[in-house]
Amino acid sequence: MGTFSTAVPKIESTQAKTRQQLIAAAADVFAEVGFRAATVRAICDRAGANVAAVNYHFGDKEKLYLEVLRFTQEQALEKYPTNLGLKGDASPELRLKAFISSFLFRIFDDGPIAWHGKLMSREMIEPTAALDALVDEKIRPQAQQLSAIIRALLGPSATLKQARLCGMSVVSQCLFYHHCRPVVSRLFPGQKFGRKDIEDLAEHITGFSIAAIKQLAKKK
Amino acid sequence: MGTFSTAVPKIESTQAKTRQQLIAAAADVFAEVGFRAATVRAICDRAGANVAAVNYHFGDKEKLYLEVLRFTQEQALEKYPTNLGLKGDASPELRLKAFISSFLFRIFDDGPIAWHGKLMSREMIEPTAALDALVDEKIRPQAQQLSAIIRALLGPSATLKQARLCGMSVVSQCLFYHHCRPVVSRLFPGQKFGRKDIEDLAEHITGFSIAAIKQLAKKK
DNA sequence: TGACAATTCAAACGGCTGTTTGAATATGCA
DNA sequence: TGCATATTCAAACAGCCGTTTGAATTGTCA
Repeated sequence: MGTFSTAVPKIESTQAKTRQQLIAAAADVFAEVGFRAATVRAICDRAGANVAAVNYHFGDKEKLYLEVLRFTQEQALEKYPTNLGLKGDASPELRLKAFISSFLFRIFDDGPIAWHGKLMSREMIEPTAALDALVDEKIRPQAQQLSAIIRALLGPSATLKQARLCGMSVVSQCLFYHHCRPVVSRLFPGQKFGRKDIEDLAEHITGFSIAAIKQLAKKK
Repeated sequence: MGTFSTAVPKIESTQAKTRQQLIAAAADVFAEVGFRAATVRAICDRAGANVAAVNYHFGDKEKLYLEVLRFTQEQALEKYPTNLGLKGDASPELRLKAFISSFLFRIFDDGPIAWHGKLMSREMIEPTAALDALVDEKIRPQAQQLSAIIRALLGPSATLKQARLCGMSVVSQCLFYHHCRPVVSRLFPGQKFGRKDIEDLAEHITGFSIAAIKQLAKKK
């Protein structure tokens, strides 16, 4: 049915409403309990739809999951573009601080944006075919951006391998609080993850990393 | 029938044999597919035991899982103690190097020792009730050990919060290569994880961290 | 409006799950 | 050896899972 050619927007009012609600609800549930533990009944309940809705609109549970991954990736890229919104001629120190801050905020964002991070964490444990595309399209550009910042800090005599290692040291510190949150929360019950706490974290990670990198630059 | 028992020592062979085989098989299966996806039938099959064996010997699937976590953690700590056979009066720098090296070796060990790392990764994504006990019994002591090393490096004027943040910066760098291995492998296909590579990694993380910590110590 | 397609719905279907049961068997001790 | 205990076993139970079904409802366009 080639229905949506009738000029006026108004489409998708009832067209794909259930579809959209299913994706949103599924992203929520998948991020919360994982693909396997998520039940289509829970998803449909949260979406206010019938149990059969998932199979009718997506075929099966796994196809819905792929659709959710695409959706959350788009959302995350839209709110936190790889650009970071910083002038290109800023100092490497400032650019590193911006990179770390936006990385943390993206990971700890509330709502739909955070879903993608959680889904990615699960991809780490049990990678699917989707991970290959995700690395090439989204992660590698960020890695190269970070590598450029760090080479600027290390100076011209630094090796590529050294820059790569330092880059991973930076990213690892950001990801840690996200990946290991269950342990961190139990180890230090006082640790929260509000806006101020994340700014403190960004401050520490930036200071820690710049101190280390500059020290390494001297020794070379 | 029990025909082959009449002659030889036969020690406590039948005593806790099934129990032990169940733990070994369960560690295998849990590490492979996770707690939720692991079925007691698969575990019992691999252990050569009856389906009811898990409930008879451990009460239920979750108690078996906790036992497996404890077992694998003990194995890992036994093979790679946090001090790596270091004298108590060694310098903080050497003790940090030992801590980081043993942490990495423990995580990247082949065979049964590596089970624990995989299980812990899954615990992070989907914590079970077992995590509370594990943090208190095994992880917190290690965290305090690391904190002591770092306070020795930071000097007496450092705050507890600062030491805690630095400790997490150290641990995060070690865990990163394990947690994000699927991404690291795709990003840098040349990166392997043999013995030499891990020693290089330990070298970098130790140098990076000590440089950062000493710089922070100066500023305070 | 009336006919036709798209969508929703309650109900049910197999299948797999962890767990229980009660009988059968093996073990340990007098 | 004989008996009490500990362990194993096949079978079944109850419940949840993803998915299917066919009828009821809604929306669309001539």
